[in-house]
Amino acid sequence: MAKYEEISNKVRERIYSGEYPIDSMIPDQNSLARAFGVSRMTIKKALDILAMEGLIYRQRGAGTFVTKTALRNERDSAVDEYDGLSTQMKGRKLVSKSIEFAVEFPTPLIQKKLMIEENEPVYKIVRQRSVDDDLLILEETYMPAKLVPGLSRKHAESSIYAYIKGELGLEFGGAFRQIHADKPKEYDLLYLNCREGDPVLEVEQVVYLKDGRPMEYSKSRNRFDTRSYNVIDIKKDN
Amino acid sequence: MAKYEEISNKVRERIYSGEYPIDSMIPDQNSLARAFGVSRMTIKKALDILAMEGLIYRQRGAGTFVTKTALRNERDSAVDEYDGLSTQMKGRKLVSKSIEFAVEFPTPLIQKKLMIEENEPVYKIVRQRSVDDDLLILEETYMPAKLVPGLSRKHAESSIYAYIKGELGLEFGGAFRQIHADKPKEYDLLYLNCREGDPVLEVEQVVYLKDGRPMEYSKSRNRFDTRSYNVIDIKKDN
DNA sequence: TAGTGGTCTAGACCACCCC
DNA sequence: GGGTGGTCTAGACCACTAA
Repeated sequence: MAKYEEISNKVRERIYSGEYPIDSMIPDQNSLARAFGVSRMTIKKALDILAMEGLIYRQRGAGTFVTKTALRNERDSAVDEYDGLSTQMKGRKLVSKSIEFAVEFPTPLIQKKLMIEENEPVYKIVRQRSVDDDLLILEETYMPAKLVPGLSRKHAESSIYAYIKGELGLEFGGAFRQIHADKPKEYDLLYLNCREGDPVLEVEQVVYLKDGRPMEYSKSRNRFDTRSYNVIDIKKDN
Repeated sequence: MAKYEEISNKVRERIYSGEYPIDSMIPDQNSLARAFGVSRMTIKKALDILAMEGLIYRQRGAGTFVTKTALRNERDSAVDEYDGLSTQMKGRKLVSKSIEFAVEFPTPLIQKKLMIEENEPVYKIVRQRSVDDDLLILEETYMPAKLVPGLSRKHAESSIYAYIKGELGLEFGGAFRQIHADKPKEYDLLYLNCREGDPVLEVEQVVYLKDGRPMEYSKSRNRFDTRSYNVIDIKKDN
């Protein structure tokens, strides 16, 4: 582990432990550099991480301060959907029931989202997923077959992402999501166990690999009364 | 402007212009350092920015490459709600009609969200907002009176954020949001002009100042068929 | 004016990829 | 083995804040 990461962890610990209390000024960068026996640039880099996390803020000419920790507790709620539900719901009971598993040619919409031609086959995976036996999610996923060779119904029932990261060694770069509210469709009544007139929360996303190739287009539908989508937004400049 | 910002802008321009094509390797850091007449650390910092934007990715030992530009076009859709609707909708016709403007003591929920005591008054602002005469938004906002002295109905009808940043000189640090789908309430039928049974997309958020003090708690309700919420998520490590 | 954080340098060493 | 990106240093200058 790099020095700046170690220092970053230690300082974060000091904030959590109360050694650097809320609203207080922490030691200046030169003092920290001497104390940790590193150069000031390394201290700066360590503090950059904590600033990105919203734990500290800095004022040129004044000092470095611990924020009112506002964004701290909420950090745990952060969602990285490209890690897959299996990772997110660690420690909880996740069951995925595969409703459809097929290979087909992409519709124009899918072609556009996945940036592929009409003759490149895609997997179509429809799953009903449940968390702790009650939270229901209906998920429709498309992946280019070329990118994810050897995918099977078995992976769909456990964790597709574990297969992609573990077996294929692919790395994710990010995702673009749109969250909408929608009226329930026939499928929702059936698989989400919701009533006529209940709204549905839909998360539509394209997940990209590190090099920018789209790897997944999916729509995830949730009962309005069981799930919300959380976003943490930390301003960069100023 | 710092050197690394200038270089970052120039390299970004080269990518957009096609001088550094999609999927290609760009010159190595030493070459760039010589070409720009700066040290390699400065080049590194410039490239860090572009990597955060999803324009390039780097492989230790191999080189720096332009991504398949996947995340590029979508960047414009990024939403920074703490800049306020007025800033977001620049160039479009935004009208805010103030339905309620009051000062009151906070409910337990508001106390918790804004991290204040029950005896600290808050502004309550309810507004019906429209964009280009058709997109309707119903917004309920609470702000600690202490933090935003002198707020008036006039600000609520134009831009509260312009007042806070411009007049008061406060700086935002970030926000925490939850997006839900909901059934329409009586208010929605009236002010969003939606029909019975139409779902509503609600964005609930707490906006924080740079030092972590909560500055706003608000709920923004939108017709399901006119608005979605967009999130761009770029992975940091790997 | 003294002290703070932001930037920048010239050089060094290392881990890693590809030939 | 040669080239790549990641880290780190010791010191310097600057912009800004606060007393």
